[in-house]
Amino acid sequence: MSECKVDLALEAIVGKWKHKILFQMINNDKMRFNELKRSIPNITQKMLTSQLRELEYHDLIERKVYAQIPPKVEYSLSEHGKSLIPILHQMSEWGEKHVEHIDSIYEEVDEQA
Amino acid sequence: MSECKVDLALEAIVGKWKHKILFQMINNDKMRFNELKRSIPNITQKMLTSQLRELEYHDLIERKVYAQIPPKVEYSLSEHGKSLIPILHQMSEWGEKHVEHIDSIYEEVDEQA
DNA sequence: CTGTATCCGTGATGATACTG
DNA sequence: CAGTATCATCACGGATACAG
Repeated sequence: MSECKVDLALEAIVGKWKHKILFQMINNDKMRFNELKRSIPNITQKMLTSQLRELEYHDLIERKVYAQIPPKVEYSLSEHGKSLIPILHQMSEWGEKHVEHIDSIYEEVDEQA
Repeated sequence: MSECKVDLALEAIVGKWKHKILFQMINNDKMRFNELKRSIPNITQKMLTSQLRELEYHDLIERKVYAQIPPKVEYSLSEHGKSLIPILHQMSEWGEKHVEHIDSIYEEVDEQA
């Protein structure tokens, strides 16, 4: 197991927005730009664009442009991108357990008002 | 699968240094502060300290202080931290495949001088 | 609709010096 | 040895305006 390769895996999915984009793509086969934008609260056009470009560069997603007016662009997971799904799932599960664990440590006993 | 939980998992391992620290801990049962510092190139004391504190806060590592002069502090993976190992492994494997895949796409055909 | 371009504030990171 | 404290920097991300 070489530690430096984790950097590369992380690069692919971190960045505050990337995994959110990926999750949308997992749940929806094809998504258009504004559809993605609407589905991800608070993301700006700039961020969505740049993150999509990076995901595309890493061949995690595919970008299909329809030559028409008004423009239409569809994004979808690439085959390579789909290989990330198990990891995303595992991280999601671990994250869930993690919250519970943390909650049980830093008990919120001040819920009653 | 809830997407927001991934945030929490990611929080635990990203940050440019955290996963490197975790990997050191995986490979060495107990590590002292300077030992960690030496094993992670270019990390500053400040960064190492802050990242260790965060890992400790999330109960991924344990910090054992020996009351002696000179000071001695040992860091080790907590039980909860060990539950991250499979994910780190998976990410490492995926990272490896990912590099190969990317290389095959952006072919380096300019290796001959 | 799907972007680019620009400007700007903030937080994360780094360098360095100091401390118990 | 194992940190803290302080200052400087710089990329990241946000807001806004513009464009094909």
